[in-house]
Amino acid sequence: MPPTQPDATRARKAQAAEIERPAEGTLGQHAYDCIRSDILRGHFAPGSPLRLQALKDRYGLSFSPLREALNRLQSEQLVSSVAARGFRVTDISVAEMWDAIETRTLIDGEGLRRSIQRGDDDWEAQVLGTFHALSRVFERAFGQSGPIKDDDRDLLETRHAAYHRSLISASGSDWMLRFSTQLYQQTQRYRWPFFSGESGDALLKQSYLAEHREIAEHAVARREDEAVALLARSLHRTGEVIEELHGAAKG
Amino acid sequence: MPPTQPDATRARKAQAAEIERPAEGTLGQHAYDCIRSDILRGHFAPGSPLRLQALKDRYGLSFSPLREALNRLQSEQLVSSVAARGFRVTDISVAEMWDAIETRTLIDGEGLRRSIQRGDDDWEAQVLGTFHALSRVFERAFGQSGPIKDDDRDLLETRHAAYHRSLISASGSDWMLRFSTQLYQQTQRYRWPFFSGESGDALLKQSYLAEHREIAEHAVARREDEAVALLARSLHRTGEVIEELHGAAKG
DNA sequence: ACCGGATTTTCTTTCGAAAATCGGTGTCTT
DNA sequence: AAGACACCGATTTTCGAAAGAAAATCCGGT
Repeated sequence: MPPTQPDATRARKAQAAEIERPAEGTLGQHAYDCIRSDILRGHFAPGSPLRLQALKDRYGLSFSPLREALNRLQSEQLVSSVAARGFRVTDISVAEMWDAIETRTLIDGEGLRRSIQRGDDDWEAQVLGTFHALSRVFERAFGQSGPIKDDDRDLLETRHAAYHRSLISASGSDWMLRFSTQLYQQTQRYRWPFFSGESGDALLKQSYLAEHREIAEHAVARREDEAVALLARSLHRTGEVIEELHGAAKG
Repeated sequence: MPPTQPDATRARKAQAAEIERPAEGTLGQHAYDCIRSDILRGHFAPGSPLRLQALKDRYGLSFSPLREALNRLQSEQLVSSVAARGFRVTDISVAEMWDAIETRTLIDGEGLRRSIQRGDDDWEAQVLGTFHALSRVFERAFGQSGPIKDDDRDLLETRHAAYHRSLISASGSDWMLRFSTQLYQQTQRYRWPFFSGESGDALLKQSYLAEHREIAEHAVARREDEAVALLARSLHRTGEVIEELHGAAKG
């Protein structure tokens, strides 16, 4: 995509005032990206209120673009709002997680099936390519001991998302892609502590990567049922791991 | 739900100024409801731009609540926006319609399956009840000759939505319900001219009602496969009718 | 001490106007 | 005459402050 070479004014302002990077089209879009990212990576905890003043201070924006962003996020179930009491980060719960995971199993399963039926060379290349990229950052992130680095974690999440998207990218259905993305986003909130774990259970992480490889290989080999079944199992296992972690953290 | 006995101020204002009915929580919510309704029933044609000034005049609101509503509707794919050129009603196309219908077939199919497995007496009662209500207004609306009355059309649409929602209401999945609603909304935009037709093809409409009855009966009798297959066929047939009408209207 | 009810405080929500942007139009240069 | 550039009008986008609610606090009466 073109760089969208936007506005000289904002560039000037950024130089003059702060070195933030409002490289998007509108401030509203910028606010949307920032808040969304901060929610997904847990900077704003689930259930915590999103005070306008606090957001204004944090991002250096005015009410209007913030409100704009919050309303869009509300329709995506990342924030919820009550009458005249403002916005808060949508809560999470084990039941909600399972709902999201099972629904995603349905959508991604069908999406993968269709991709396998309709995907061309480019699709195969994309699946294998995104898996390769994922595995590389996976090794780098968990290969070394100690806590995972923030940059690695971001990249890991980005490539994990890209991989899963590629699996269903040839399905031909925009709605499925959209829903899948939304559900992925939702489960990402639960998965985050998993990725940030102390790499204690590297074994499990290893099998996680192996699963992803198998899915990719079945997919490009057009083994529909195997790929779909394996994807479903993988998603389900993720749910179980999360449930365990949550139980350990809260119980 | 409680009446949400809101604000004396707005009531005062309504008395003093105009007899509009802002009976919702916030003006933003009111704007959302109004615009959404106007889009769904075709007052704003697909693809047409939504100028803020025009909306302001039409609803007597200020920019902020309108913008709020438009942003939410954007996340629901009812309106789309370009950089700094404002909002417009999301376009429709035959391909998009089929995508929406097929995706809904997937979601509603699984939702119905689960409802049949898990639904209790209340669910059965709801399915039969909403169908009965639908059939009544159906007869009233199409029984008489001439064009359908606006009130009847609204009620028909409301009850049709309630019927379809009841089918999957016992699925236990909020995400499926949410997605189904969103897709239903989408297809409603295509279906509208169908319902407003001159009742020329009453025969087809009759079979449409019969299909719905059969689905309800199979559902409460817990005949899973039959109910799901029939629902899928019904959705598909709707698509074909719409495609035909669109071809006739535009081709 | 303790419970209603008014008041202050802290938010959100809404407004109206200012700032910025886009598309088009006319003019000037090559 | 063709292309580029700068202005103009119409719209969107953003701002800061006023207006409106909910929560918190404070006060007199029992």
